[in-house]
Amino acid sequence: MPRPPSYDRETALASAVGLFWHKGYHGSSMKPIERALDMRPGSIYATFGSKDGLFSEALARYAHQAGEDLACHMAGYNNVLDGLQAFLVKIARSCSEPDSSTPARACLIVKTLLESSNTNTALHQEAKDLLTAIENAFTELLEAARKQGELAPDTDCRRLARLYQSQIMGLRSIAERELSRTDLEQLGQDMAAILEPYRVHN
Amino acid sequence: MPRPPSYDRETALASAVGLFWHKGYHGSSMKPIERALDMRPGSIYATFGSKDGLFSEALARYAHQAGEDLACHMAGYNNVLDGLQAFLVKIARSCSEPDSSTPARACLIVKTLLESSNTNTALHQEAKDLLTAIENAFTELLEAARKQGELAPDTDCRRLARLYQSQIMGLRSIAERELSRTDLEQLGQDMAAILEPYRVHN
DNA sequence: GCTATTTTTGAGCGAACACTCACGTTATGA
DNA sequence: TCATAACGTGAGTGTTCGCTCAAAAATAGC
Repeated sequence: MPRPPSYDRETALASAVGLFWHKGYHGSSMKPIERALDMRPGSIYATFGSKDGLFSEALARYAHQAGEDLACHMAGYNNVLDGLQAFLVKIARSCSEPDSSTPARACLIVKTLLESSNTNTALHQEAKDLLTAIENAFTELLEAARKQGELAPDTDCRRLARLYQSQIMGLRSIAERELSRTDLEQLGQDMAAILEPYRVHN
Repeated sequence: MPRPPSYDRETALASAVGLFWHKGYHGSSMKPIERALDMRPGSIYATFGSKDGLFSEALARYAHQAGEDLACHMAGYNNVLDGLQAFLVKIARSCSEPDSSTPARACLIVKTLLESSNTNTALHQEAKDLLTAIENAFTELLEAARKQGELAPDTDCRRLARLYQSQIMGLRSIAERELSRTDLEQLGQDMAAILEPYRVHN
């Protein structure tokens, strides 16, 4: 008997991700949010509770998507290290110039981590947790690589995962300097080469 | 015959750096700024023009200090690569837990770069310019290293400088995850090791 | 068509924002 | 000592912030 909602929650969240990624947390006020989601304040607050609630869900959605992108990419590689190296180069390419599906070069989680530190504890904690989950994903990938003999048996996979994660963070952050496509791709290759000394050659 | 200012411009700027570094641009409203500088709005606007003007000068001051810190550190090393490697480890230590002189782990310029992109063109440009200047400083150091035979004659020093700069950006950004002192120091060492393959051994 | 239930709407809320300015204060040169 | 000119002050400006809620609109069962 009730009236069904006219908007799609997932569609709205996807639009929110786009806006927040482009403009950041403080840079996105409710007025542009209303426009991006095509929802009036009442509906937004009934659905997401608050601006923070909306941002939190958008951030989680972004991270989930990033995880799927990684899994999708790695599915194309038998060799884990090859896949991780190619992933860096792919990132370098994708963030060399942003488009509608990639509204900013830097990672939204990192942008949030830096913007919310010492100002918004809950958001900062969420960003930290999401990055920890991503570190875990890299760690598991590297442990699989170790078991397959791509890495030395005594390799500290978590430690290497952190080194790898900080490469992505650095790459996508420095991309905000708007370097040329060539410079960024070279940097991606140089970062990929960092993994080379860890590799066990048969 | 006029009345001399009662506050010290440099002292005020140093306080502004501390606040902006800790809380970021949007996280620092005029009320806390007044408290940090111990100045009333009229004096602040007479001296710095606007919040953006104050931030801009604070950012420049921060970058200048960073340049001096680098020069001071490198003065203790005859070997450039040794110095650059030690610099990474030193950064890892210094940003493992912030204090009053280091109110945030991440770099203020990077925080500004990410926070101002697509929202504040002037600030974004300033952050970009300052990072370019720092890249230039690293490039010059590496070119000196090449001339002294620490690096191969065909080394692309600017490219290596960008790789190095992105290490610092990644290290200080990931530090906002509040990893343990040990984890951060290990990461600093792993990043330092990246320079090793570029080194020419005599 | 009518009723019950839910959703959508947008004018408008108090608070916080960056910022101004008329006025009181203070040091200096005469 | 007094006149002068710059400085310091903080109440107050208009604007924008995140957010609310009473009323209008819309669906589904009867």
